Amino acid sequence: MKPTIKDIANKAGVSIATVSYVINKTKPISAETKNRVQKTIKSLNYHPSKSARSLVTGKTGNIGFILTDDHFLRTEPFYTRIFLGTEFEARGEGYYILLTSIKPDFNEKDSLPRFILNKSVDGLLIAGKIPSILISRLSAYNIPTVFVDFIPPGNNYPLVLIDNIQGGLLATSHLINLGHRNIAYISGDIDHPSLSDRLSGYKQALENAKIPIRNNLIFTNTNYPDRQNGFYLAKKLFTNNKEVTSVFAGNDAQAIGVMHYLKDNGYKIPKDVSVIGFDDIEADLMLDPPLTTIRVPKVELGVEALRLIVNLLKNKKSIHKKILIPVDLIIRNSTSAYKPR
Amino acid sequence: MKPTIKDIANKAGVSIATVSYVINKTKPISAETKNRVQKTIKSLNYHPSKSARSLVTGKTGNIGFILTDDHFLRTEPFYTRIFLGTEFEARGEGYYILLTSIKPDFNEKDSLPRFILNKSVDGLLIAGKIPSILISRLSAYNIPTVFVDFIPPGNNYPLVLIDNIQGGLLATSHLINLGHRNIAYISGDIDHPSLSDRLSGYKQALENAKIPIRNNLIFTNTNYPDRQNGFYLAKKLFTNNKEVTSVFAGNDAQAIGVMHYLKDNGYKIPKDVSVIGFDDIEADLMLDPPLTTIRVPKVELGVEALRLIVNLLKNKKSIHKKILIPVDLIIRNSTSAYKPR
DNA sequence: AAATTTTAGTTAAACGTTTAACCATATTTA
DNA sequence: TAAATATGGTTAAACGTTTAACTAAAATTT
Repeated sequence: MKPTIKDIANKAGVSIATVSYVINKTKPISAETKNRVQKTIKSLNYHPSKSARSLVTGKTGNIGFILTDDHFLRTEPFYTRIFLGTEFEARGEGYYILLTSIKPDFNEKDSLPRFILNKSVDGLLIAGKIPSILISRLSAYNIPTVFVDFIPPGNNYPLVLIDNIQGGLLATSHLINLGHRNIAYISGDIDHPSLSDRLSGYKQALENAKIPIRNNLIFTNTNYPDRQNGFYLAKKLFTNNKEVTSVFAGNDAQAIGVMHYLKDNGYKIPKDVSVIGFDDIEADLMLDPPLTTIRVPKVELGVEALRLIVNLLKNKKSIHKKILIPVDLIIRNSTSAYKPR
Repeated sequence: MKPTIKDIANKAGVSIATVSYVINKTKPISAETKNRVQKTIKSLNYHPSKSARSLVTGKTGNIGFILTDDHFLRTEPFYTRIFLGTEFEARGEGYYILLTSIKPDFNEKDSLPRFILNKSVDGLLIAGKIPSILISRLSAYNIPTVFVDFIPPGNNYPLVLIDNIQGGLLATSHLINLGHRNIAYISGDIDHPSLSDRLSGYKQALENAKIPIRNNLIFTNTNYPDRQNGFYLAKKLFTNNKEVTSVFAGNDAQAIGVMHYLKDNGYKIPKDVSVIGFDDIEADLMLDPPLTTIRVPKVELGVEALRLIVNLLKNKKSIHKKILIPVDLIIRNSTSAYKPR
């Protein structure tokens, strides 16, 4: 039978309280007995019962992870990686992650994730854009919550975000350093904070380098930021601006679209036009040429989110913290030094 | 404060035992009191404490889900979908899924998933190919286990599998029905039961149609079954066999490689050569022409797996069951009727 | 040396359920 | 009509922890 704390206490010749204190380091115990107890625990392969523990402490030891179906099922395993980061970190902290997905069109009538209703989680991680109706319905439950890669309306929650501005800066500066001056920014979904922040980084880099910002080199719309939109925006860009020598696309998918357009129209990459993306998706390495981009450390995003929520749970204080995860420039072959044509 | 069973009992004017019996339907209670209790539960928004329940029943209400990192992070969300199926079904059954991934090279020294060590799961779902060392180490714990999309060595576990033979049969018959006679099968990783089963289906279809099986139309190796290998095998196939009019590839990735080869070499698809794949991955629809393939109902795989494990847990009997999930033929534009060249 | 504090431990209650054993009362059977 | 059996409920123990309150012995302070 599974050993209980009682078995340990008996075998070690102490009370069960002492065993508990040893396990939880919650009271000073003499080195001698501590050792004896620990040996006994090892020898019987004892693991405390989680349910007994939760029952008395009122803590479940679980953290809920919510994201929308479509985010979870995306071809590019972005949120999957974030989840992996949280799961990994949770192992060390002794928490379990309860993952559930909701419909992207979650509404009034849909029932909340059952771990909310059951009170089976101590805290909540919410990844990616989710319907605000969910957020408002959730708020009634007063569960400590951390948002990952999404700024909820009202913005009074702790957050873990990608440093998109820094990324935009990094990407654009890379092109500037290569000697480019006619640098375009293209992106759809420009209402999304991530994409508009990247644009801010772009502008900042130009300012830093004292290169005038030219609005005719900035092509944005609110379309879904995929390859197709990249292609579409590249077309608009290049039919009006022959002089452009480099393009910073709001994300890799659109960068691929841009490359597609350029190839179709006889431009050589990077000889004629340099292209840089953002995200570092898996497809990048398959491209010809491989795409220079900004790497987003997804696993780390998850790790940080878990640390933050655990911190929140331990210190009870509703730290109103905002963690920005730095990104890296990954130089591959789609960018090269400017050469006059 | 969170209401307890006691609050319900008090408010409804019965004992806590009665409340418990009503909730669990484990003893006959008069319609009248039953109603009163249920009303009270609703009105106080009462949910039984999971930990208290586990403590006394010895059941955790959790099911572990194990897969390797690389499977979880695959670009094609195959296992992610399976997981979603289990999670979805688990909601209905009142179980929680604890997902954890292990390294593909899991070995003696790696520690087992902590939900095993902690005994925090009642049952186990294992998806995809995993190291046999894990299986043997797991067996010591005697946890009811169901394997999904993988036949463990020894094969004495309940399984939920894709009906690959039927799929192979379906794919090949489709080509036969279109009038093709020179039908090739190509695939890497031929040691993998899924891929070899598909080959069996292929052969069976030919036999059924009384078309001789010709080994020079079957090109297999043990390479990783990706696009590149599809391209490679197509090259070998077509340099030796000009008369081939249709190709059944062991999976969609390789089918894409085949299409790539054909296009590069001036074959028109499907006019000159019909191509059919297997899996129905997301990329298929993006192709030109869209790929005819065999759809694998991934979510359903997960649903069935969960049902099976729950059954196992309820009936205690180690049902040695093997569930085959049927697949569907999805006809798109990469296959067409045979026309003599 | 007496009084106080510290240290290292024990005792026992509490957490919120399930469930075996029990007990009335009403119903059926002999 | 008395005895046996259903019916619908109650009581209380048990599950395995944590932790407040307590105690005895040792160390420190006065």
